[in-house]
Amino acid sequence: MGDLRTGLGEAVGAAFAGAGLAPSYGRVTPSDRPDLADFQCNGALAAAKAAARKPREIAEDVAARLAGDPRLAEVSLAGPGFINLKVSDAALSARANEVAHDPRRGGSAVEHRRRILVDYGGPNVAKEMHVGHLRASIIGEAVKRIYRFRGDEVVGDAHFGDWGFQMGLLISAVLDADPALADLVASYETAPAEATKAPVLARIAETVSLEDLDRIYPDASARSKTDADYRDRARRATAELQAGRAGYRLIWSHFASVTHLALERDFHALGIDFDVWKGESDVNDLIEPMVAELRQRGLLFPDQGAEIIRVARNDDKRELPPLLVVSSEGSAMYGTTDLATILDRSRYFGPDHALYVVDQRQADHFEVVFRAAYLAGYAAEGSLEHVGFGTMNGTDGKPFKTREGGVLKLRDLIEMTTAKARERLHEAGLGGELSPEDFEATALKVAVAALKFADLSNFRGTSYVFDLDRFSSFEGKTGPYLLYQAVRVKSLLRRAADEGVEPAAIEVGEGAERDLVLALDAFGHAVAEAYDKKAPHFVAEHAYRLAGAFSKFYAACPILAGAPAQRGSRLALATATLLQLDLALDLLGIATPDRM
RNA sequence: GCACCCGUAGCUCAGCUGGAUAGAGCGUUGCCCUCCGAAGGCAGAGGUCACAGGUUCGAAUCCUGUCGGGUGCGCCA
Repeated sequence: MGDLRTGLGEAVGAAFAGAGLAPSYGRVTPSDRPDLADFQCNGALAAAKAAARKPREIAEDVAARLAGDPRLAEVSLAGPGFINLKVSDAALSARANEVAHDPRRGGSAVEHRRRILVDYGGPNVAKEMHVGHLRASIIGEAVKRIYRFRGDEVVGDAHFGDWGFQMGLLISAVLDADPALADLVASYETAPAEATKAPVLARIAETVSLEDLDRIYPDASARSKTDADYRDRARRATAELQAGRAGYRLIWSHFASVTHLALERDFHALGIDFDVWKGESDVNDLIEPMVAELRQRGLLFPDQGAEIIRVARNDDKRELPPLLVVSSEGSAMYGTTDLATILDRSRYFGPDHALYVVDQRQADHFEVVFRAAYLAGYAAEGSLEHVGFGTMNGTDGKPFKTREGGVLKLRDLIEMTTAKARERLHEAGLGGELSPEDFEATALKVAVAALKFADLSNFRGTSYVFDLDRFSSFEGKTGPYLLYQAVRVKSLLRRAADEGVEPAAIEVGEGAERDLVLALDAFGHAVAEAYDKKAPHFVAEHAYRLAGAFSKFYAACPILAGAPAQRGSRLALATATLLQLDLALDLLGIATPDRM
């Protein structure tokens, strides 16, 4: 069972082979001229050059060999050698019924299942998430779901930023502000035991909440930029934490866990769920032996007081810097952590391929890290891939900054969008029959759909303008429009059940029905494209086209109000559409409500 | 300076392993709710695909150059 596009492509390929030409010329695409055909093949034009024959002649030869195909109602030639294919209603109906009964809704699976690691999100302890995190999370989640749907074994890792300089800053700030805690820490470190440990944990749990961290970190960060002495103390605290100072580890564990739990809850509300929350701290203990091993194997070179891995190659067009593994102060760098993370993953998961869904601006950094990993033998050549995305810019065209103040916090963004969703639901008179809780849940679903679809309908690699008006628009090519279409079908199905209308075998006839089935048929290809290119916008585009085709069908073909003979077929077609639309949206991380 | 990415309708974006009349949404003009949810449907206006060369029967798509914009280029992550 496969889609028409692929099946016809194979048939046309065979026809080319029969004509003594490469089957690859048989590639079939949806027609550019829907008035003339459903599908087309341009292979005769390309083949003409290689075979030194006239394109029209080749097309005629190929078309003649397709004459007996029962799926085709018509094979015609146009222009210099386009082969136009019109699918029979019977074949479309058969395909529609296949999709309707397929648990995968017509989506294809990969031939060879692989183990894939997706690294995305990248939230940090104590640092509030901002719009940049949103993009990484949205795209990463969609990529993860698409890969999993295609059959791969996928692990999504949040790559939790729980180990950097900010931890030293926080520890210093908290101990400065709370001498009583500092005393408890000192007692614990003097005599480590449950009896001295418990008071530290109790005190910190009582005095430092997540809200406190959100307040403390920006203050501490700002102070470290003007107060050199403070900065140095924070650096020492960072180093001591990493070296294993017991009291600091205790405080750190509180910071990490309180942040982790809150983040996990926030992410979940957005339909983003990580399989593992591996943090930078998890590889801390790997770093020292790793560095020793690299040194011993002669991969590490001393350079300007630091130790580096050289990754430049002779055929490089650009000059890549080396990977800085040990700084001149003797500490590990972020590239070191990344390298250790690759090593760690090779041990606990052994991925065939790893995808790093991270801002495009880090492309060079990842190239360096990946090469170092290949050199060290921590990953197979080519098995690490940076899936970069563009920045989300403000209306002034400048990217939102990641570290300085004044950025739009993710929380605020979601609240703004949800407020807009509530407002629009009220305006449209929707959701009136919902309980306050259900209404609120629906408003959040509408907001999430708006944000995610706005992001995912663009190709990930390009930057786009974050425009609140556009985000909160609920018309046209938007997430809420797609939800609306899905909800409209759900409503229709409920009504059908009430009226006792039963689905039947699908039999297409009218143009709008044909177009809807052709839209359904395109799902497999869209998912495959999204998979190959790590580009969810192919799925987003498909969902939008499917919804549009349904909307036209809905306007043109009465379902429950139609002739009795057509009701069952159209109801089944509507059901199949809903199932595929729901699945496509689910692959994008968008959940549809039952009512709105 | 070097490298990478981008420049498509008034705006925001698809399309780019070359192929028939370059597509959407927003905005805009005009229709359509006494039939299933009008966040909808139908019809229209709007584009020298930055510019200039080149390859090709054929270029938004490939190559070169120019201009414009963005990003990156070892001790922050």
